[in-house]
Amino acid sequence: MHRTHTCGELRITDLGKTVTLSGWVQKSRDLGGMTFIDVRDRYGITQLTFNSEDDEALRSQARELGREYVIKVTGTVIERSSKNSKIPTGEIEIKVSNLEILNESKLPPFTIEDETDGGEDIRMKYRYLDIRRNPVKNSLLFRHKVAQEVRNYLSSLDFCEVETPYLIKSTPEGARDFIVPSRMNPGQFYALPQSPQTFKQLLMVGGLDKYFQIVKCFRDEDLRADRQPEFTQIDCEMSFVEQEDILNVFEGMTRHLLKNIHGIELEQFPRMTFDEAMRTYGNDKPDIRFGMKFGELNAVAQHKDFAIFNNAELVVGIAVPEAASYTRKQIDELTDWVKRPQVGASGMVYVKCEADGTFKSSVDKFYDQSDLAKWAEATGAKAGDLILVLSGPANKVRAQLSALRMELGNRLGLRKPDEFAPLWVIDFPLLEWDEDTERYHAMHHPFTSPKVEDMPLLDTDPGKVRANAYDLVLNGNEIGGGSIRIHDKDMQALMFKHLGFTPEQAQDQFGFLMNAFQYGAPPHGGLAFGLDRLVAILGGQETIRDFIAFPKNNSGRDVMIDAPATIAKEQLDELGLGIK
RNA sequence: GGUCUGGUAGUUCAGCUGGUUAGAAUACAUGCCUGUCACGCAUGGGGUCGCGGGUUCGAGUCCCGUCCAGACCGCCA
Repeated sequence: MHRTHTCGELRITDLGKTVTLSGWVQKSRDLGGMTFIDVRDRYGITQLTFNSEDDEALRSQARELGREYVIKVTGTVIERSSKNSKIPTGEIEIKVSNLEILNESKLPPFTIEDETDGGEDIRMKYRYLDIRRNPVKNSLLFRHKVAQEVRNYLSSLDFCEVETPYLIKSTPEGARDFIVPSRMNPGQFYALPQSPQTFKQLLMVGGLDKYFQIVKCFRDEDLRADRQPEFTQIDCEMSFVEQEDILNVFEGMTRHLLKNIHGIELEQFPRMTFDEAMRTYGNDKPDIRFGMKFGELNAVAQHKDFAIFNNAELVVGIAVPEAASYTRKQIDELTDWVKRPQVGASGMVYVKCEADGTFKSSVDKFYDQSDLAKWAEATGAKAGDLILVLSGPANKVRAQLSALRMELGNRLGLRKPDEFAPLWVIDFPLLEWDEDTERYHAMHHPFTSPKVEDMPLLDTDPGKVRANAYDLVLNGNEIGGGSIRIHDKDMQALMFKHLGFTPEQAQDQFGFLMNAFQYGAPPHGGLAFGLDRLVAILGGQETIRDFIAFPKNNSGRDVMIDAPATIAKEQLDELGLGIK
């Protein structure tokens, strides 16, 4: 038997017991006459003692142990003469009578401690050692708990988890596909799913009524701190539902998670239309943990002598709380920040709202005190605040000011990781104009239903058509999104036509779906959560990598197994492939 | 595809306007130490300064190229 107990469970109530523990050597403290060894497993750390007065041979054996050796010890649980209140097992220790080395270990390339000395790169290369550290181990346990609570909640509502295929067909819509060559069908390729979208719709046609799946999805696009080429979705679909039903079920799920994981009872989630989100936050996933709402200033700032504003499509500002005392240097730094190519503003106007009610601005030459008072009113600025104003083409300015708002939110500590502010963003546009291809493409996906009342606009002003589509936003992150789908064959054909598909292309790529719709497809809709991101946010972290056991790096590489890699010529030949 | 930042001991980093033998912390090894738990003290080993080229009497330091890593923009239905 390798162990009678784990390294985390023995307490003062276990005194006198003879126990066997197995685990890794965390640290050894050699005091001359006696040696302490901390032995660690997933569950905790227990201190072992070896005393030269009791057994010199055993104690010398203990002195030989190196970090991360795997050992098995048998001994008696005794009370410590000096206790350690920092760990749960701190009142006891094991007086060892037998020590066995189960496996030696090379010296690890970084320290296996909560505050490791290792950087990101080396930890990823030796991820199996990194996982021994509490922060990573606990993140994986936390992820399991979230996934388990998701399954509990959805199962209790009669959702059925169904696995859908990973080897499917490539489609040109959306992200780039990962491609898998078929040996048995030379010259033909599978694609890995970007999402199980069409399959879950076919499950609805199949009458399954309520489906979910915690499932890997694949997108061959560039990475970010919160984006991996393979990622996990909580994918859900329901039949005979309207948008309201879906919002309720998944608001319930999010509330269930917050309650069972953090003990937080959330209020009913606020809702905001896409248009309102763009106008007041410049962003379709606003972080509403803090204010600094946009104040549009066209009416009060134009038609004066300031040509830059007069010529701008949009003049818009935010009030930075208690920032009127910023020095010229600090404001210049912010100006430089928004002028960086990544943000792209051409300049920034500021107004200091002084404590005495007067205003001091960078455009005093063009605007008097009563003008600036109107700006303060529009941005909600109070005495002591600093108004920052950008101008230019509406879409660009909103994105720029949104970036500035988020940056200031971070700098001012307004984005508290233990505070959770969910928000439904609804009424997304159905279509989005794509400059490159010079056609409309689906903002969500081509199976999203338009709002009935907007249908007449499809021919006259397609960009104005709203969809039955919604996102769930948490703390400025899109954690879920979905829609009521099209379930009518003719409507689906019409949608493909508007997206620039010929009937033949539509039939070739999505014929299976439209065929299915001919056999009594129920009205249906659903949504998908990004599990990695959801877990990271619930865990109060920015990066999703610590919540993924074996993540890829910035360039899509797994540095541990060194993938991707070249393959043998024989493999290429067998697949009928050549490398250019 | 682009912008920015970085690459120096096992690891994390410092190294100024170019100038003696490239440092610190930590880890590791050895010795001492009987109540430590970030143990302590002493001693010691450890470097292709990412790689290639250039400027220079002289390059970790400056220039060019390249590779790698990270953040971001584009992209991500």
